[in-house]
Amino acid sequence: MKRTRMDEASCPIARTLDVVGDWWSLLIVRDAFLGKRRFGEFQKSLGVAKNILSARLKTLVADGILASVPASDGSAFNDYVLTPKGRDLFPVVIALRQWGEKYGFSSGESFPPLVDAACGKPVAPLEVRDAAGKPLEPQDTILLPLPQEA
Amino acid sequence: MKRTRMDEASCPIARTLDVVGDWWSLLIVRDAFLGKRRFGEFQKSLGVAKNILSARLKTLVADGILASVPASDGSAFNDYVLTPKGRDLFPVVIALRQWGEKYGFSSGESFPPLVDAACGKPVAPLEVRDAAGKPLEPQDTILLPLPQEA
DNA sequence: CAAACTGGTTGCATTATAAAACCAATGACG
DNA sequence: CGTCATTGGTTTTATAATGCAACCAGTTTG
Repeated sequence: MKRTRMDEASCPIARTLDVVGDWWSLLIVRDAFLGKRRFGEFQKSLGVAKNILSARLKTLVADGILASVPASDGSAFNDYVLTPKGRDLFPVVIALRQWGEKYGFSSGESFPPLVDAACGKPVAPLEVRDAAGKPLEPQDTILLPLPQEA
Repeated sequence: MKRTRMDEASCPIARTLDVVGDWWSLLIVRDAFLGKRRFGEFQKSLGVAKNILSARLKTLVADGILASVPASDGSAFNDYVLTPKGRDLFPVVIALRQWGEKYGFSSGESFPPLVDAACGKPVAPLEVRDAAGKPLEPQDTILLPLPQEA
């Protein structure tokens, strides 16, 4: 009945999804990468119900992905800013973006491109690589059995 | 009341999450990367309710991420295998995995490592790079306004 | 000091999820 | 060739999450 938790799973993917696998968390993180920091900014950008946003911000803060800090404009409200742990979601967000760019739009549509601020060129497609830097395909990788500590 | 759809969003991230942003889809995709293909294999591995799995497999097939093909063992049932579109989720899955490896486990715990099948070494951490291959931090990137086609 | 704005919380309707029971079609077995 | 177990689901029912709107308190604005 209640949502299945995956915080005990042995799989790192499951543990990540347990934290940010809902419909809104990664969009909030995306907005935070884009510089949004106020409750109202997130709410307007996402169009999410305020109670949902409130709950999500609470869990993101509790999980150490966002930090609640005094507003930068001197007002009495809070800013929600990414922690280092939150900023480490950057590759996740970029991977989702690039897949969406490739498959989420019909040929007539376009989308705002994400570019290198310095040179203005688009970000390169993410590649999974081995320790030596050689690109890896899915079938080039295997999951080893869990090392037993004993 | 019904779930907010994001398939009309201008943001590629939102469109991706609209397709695979639920609790189970990316775990099914993960299992598919690991070679699982039968309904029962997914069900046992994930511990998900069968009706939910059934619904998710249907949408993943409808979205072109999985394909339903006759079972490879000659039985009358279906195999669910990744399409090229599904295989392109590899960086997404790896990004989620690496974040979970870094933040999802306490120091006493361990997890099965994903390694290069050829050399046995762990997969390298994903890096966002610019067109020239230089690593980019979040603050090094900007989102340009949507190009207007007119 | 009144009005409006920001940042929420509360209550209720609806939807999605979960668990279990049920069922049809194979396949295995005597 | 008839019985039984397995696989792959669907149906049913209960509960949790979501979405919306109304409400409210503290702040800022006039």
